[in-house]
Amino acid sequence: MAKAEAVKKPQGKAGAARAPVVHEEVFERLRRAIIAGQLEPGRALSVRGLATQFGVSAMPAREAIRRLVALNALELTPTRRVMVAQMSPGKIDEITEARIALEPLIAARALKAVGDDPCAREDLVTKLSAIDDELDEAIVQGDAESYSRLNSDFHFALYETARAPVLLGLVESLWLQVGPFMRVVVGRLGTTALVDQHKEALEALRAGDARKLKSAVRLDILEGMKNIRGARLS
Amino acid sequence: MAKAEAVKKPQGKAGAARAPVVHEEVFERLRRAIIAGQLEPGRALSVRGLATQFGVSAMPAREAIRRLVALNALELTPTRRVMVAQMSPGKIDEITEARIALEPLIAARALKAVGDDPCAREDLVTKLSAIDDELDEAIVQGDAESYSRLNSDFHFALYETARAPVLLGLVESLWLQVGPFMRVVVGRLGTTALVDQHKEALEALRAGDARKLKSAVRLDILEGMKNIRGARLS
DNA sequence: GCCGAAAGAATGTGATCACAAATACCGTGC
DNA sequence: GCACGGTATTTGTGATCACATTCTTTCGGC
Repeated sequence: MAKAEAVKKPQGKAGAARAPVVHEEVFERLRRAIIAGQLEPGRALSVRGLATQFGVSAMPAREAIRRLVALNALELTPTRRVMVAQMSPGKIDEITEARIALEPLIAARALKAVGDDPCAREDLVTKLSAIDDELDEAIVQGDAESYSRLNSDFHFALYETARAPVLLGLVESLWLQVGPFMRVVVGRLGTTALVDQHKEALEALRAGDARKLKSAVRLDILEGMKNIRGARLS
Repeated sequence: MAKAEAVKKPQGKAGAARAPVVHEEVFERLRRAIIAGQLEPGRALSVRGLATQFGVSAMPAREAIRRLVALNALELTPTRRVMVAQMSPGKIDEITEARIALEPLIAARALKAVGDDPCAREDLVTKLSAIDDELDEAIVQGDAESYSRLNSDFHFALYETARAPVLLGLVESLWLQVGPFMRVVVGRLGTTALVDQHKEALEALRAGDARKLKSAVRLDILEGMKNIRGARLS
């Protein structure tokens, strides 16, 4: 049983607030893996399995799992075993409805957050464009895994600039539920069939047009979720 | 230090699906307490404190706290201590925006869920009316605690009939964040100053008018959140 | 050959201990 | 009187053990 090499560094990366406690490290890595679609729906997880996989003891794995269950990213079987959440037609409808209700809002907030400062807006557009270029590259390469990761990177790079932690938390919970399916769908349909509204969103950002931005986000969601709905659900 | 008297009984109380494991019991009681506003914002919680208070060991308390932190109901200080989430003007705006985006949706889904069956609709109206009557009683009595509890009971009795677990989870997360403040505000303003749109919502339900129902929910949220915004934030 | 029961492994959950960090408390010094 | 410093307590976190339940595998019977 690996002893986990307790990372002690005071962590000078972000602000300064939090040291990377083990169970948060596990949670974050697992969270990213789920949003990026690296874990297929229905995939069974176990406390001890995760613990050995991450080289930690059972406790941090338990806490990470508990958090992800609370966020509806993981599901409990009637016997309390844990798996990556399954999808259902009803859930697709709900998630689509919720995403369309929330993501345009947070996108508009992001625009407003950088609206005062033209320099900040330029920075945001530059960052998003870079991600979108990589995204296009992943599409022509047919790299489904990179596509899933970059697509979420694009959206959350936009959403995070809104500095709206409550809304962001809700949206993250939704992405944690669609992530595994997006990945499965992309794997089946291939990347070439994918269309997104990222170019339109970028244009709206440059123009400072909130209405157009919200519309682009809305369409992007509708198209993405339509693919999920169209795919056969295991 | 109470030794927790390990409850061993196989527990055949509820339906049949899930045995009420200790940590879920703790979570549920804590969750209800927060939504009902029984814990004031900023109130410090500790693993061992909760454990002794509920007569259990530290482990179930830890898991319950972890879940509520994931739902943004509890907050972590920079030193990883736990408290009931604080409010801020920005958070009020976010929560208001999210509630208005989501709760009318789930209310309309509830109406649609009972729409086919006039008998079911009647049952729902009857149940909600009963709660609302108690609510009115609590208002004239000036019973702030009962008011908070019954107000959340009213909304969630409506929302739960929508059978939309994803949306419900999002809304619950939001209520977990407003609960403590609603209670504080009611305690300051008194119950007599309160206005809600429950009567209008019931009328819309009876008439099967989704548009009117959504409008009533929207107004109810706006009025409630306006009170919170108006109150001084400690 | 297939179904079912029994044995073995794996898993979730609760309890408890150890340790470091943070907080609270208290007394001393100025 | 008040600020400072040191001690004692509280607290979060990780680790490990015990136990009941569940899943898996295997073997025997028909």
